[in-house]
Amino acid sequence: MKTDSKITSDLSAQIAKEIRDAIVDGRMIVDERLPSEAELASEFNVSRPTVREALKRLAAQSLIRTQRGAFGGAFVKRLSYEEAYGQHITTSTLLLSMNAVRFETACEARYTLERACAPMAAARRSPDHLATMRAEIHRQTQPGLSDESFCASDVTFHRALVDAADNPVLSYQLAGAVEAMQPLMNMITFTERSRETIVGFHTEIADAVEARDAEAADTKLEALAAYTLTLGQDAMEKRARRSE
Amino acid sequence: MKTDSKITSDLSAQIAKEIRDAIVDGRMIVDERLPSEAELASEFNVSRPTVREALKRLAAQSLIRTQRGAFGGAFVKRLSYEEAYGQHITTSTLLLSMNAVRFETACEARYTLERACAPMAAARRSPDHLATMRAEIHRQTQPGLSDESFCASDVTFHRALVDAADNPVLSYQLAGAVEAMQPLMNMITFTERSRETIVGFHTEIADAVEARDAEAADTKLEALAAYTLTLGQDAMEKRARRSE
DNA sequence: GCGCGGAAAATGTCAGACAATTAAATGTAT
DNA sequence: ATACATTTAATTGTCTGACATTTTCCGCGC
Repeated sequence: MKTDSKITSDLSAQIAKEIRDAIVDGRMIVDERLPSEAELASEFNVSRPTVREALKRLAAQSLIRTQRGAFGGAFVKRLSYEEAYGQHITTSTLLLSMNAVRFETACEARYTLERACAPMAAARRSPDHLATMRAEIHRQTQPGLSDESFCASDVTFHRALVDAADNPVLSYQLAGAVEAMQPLMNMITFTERSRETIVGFHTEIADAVEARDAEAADTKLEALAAYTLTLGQDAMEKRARRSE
Repeated sequence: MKTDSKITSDLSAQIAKEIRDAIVDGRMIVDERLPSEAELASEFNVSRPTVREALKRLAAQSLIRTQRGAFGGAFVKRLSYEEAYGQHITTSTLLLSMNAVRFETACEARYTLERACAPMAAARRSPDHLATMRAEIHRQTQPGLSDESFCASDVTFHRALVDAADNPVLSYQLAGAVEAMQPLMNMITFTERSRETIVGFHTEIADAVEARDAEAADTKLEALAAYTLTLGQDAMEKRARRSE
């Protein structure tokens, strides 16, 4: 008997849910092999295509990986930081772009979290992270740089700052906040003057981190946050005026 | 011609990627209808089951929703905060449980981020959030409460604190950090004494937030973080000794 | 004008087949 | 006996065609 929760259809979703639950609450462990598609099909009393749809759902969430051939099959996959980053960033970006989130809200969230990392980054920064930050600052001074490239470099700079805090869980959580801002930032038209100002802030932040000066790092980040906010508000205002 | 990137197979993954890209970078907008499965099949030169596998992948990421019947089909879905929360929490939980993240690392990340919210929560808290916090504190004093329920209540308390900052983006980002800690927290056995201490901290935090005292809220959270850390370390030590 | 029923379009599901891939088992030559 | 080549079996990947189900629309009769 199998009078499951959901009254109506979408068998593949139900099957995916059952397997997902088994993985999430530890009844299946990493690298454990799932039954073959044929076995799952008879186990759940559905056809193989339906089972496959369920497995693809799980694969899309990086919960399983599949291997062809004899002794192949579907295996519970160890979720790597890289993949988790990727999913988190995709979700965050979509969330912001699809829900008309105000620039101020996103900006506040991002800098609030980033400032929380600054003291730890100042305390623990490695030469490597510092070098990345300096390299990105240098790139940001190149004259021919497109707005998109400038923003990408900006993201890399801030990622390096967060990574300098040397806590992978923190890096993962902040990846979404920092990266998801990029599309919003791209909407701001950077004048030569504002780029110069931003690079100035970046330099001050890097200096503070290099000097292991937690307080200065926080102060400079706060200043950058305030400046970014004014930039964004100006851009929004101009856009609003144009579209009237 | 279609000599796409990936040399080898998994057509459904390629197709899913193409559609996902179209959605993520705005070539398809919310509520826009995708071609029917049959049309997609002929467009990509694959069979309908393959197209369906691709669509299920996208559905698993909440990128599309499907509707049966005439004029039904697959539509680009507006990613809601609730669904984004859910995905974020699932991913975060798995990331921690599958990668042997040290308790200290997760704990540090969580409280670092949460403390960043405290000042904002103190400034903006609504009576509603305050009431939730008080209610959970009360629940935590109930004698018969199981460890799991205590932890769940703990999560709800902290979520209310974060939500009090009144920034949905911030709430979303922190959902992962706070909720994903629960399984780790469940591993700590709470004695009656430590529950009492935790409830004490919670009360102090709620008091500080009620008084709109940002500094006190931060201080109390810091103290709770330190206490949680020692609890966790004790538990880990005991476990290590037992398994020797 | 209003309800009712069928047509049409779409997804959901199934069954069976074949192709492709991979590791183990088997066979063969040195 | 060992190393190498070949077969074999298991499993996923893909295709074809069919039927079931759901939903909207349109026309028909009243």
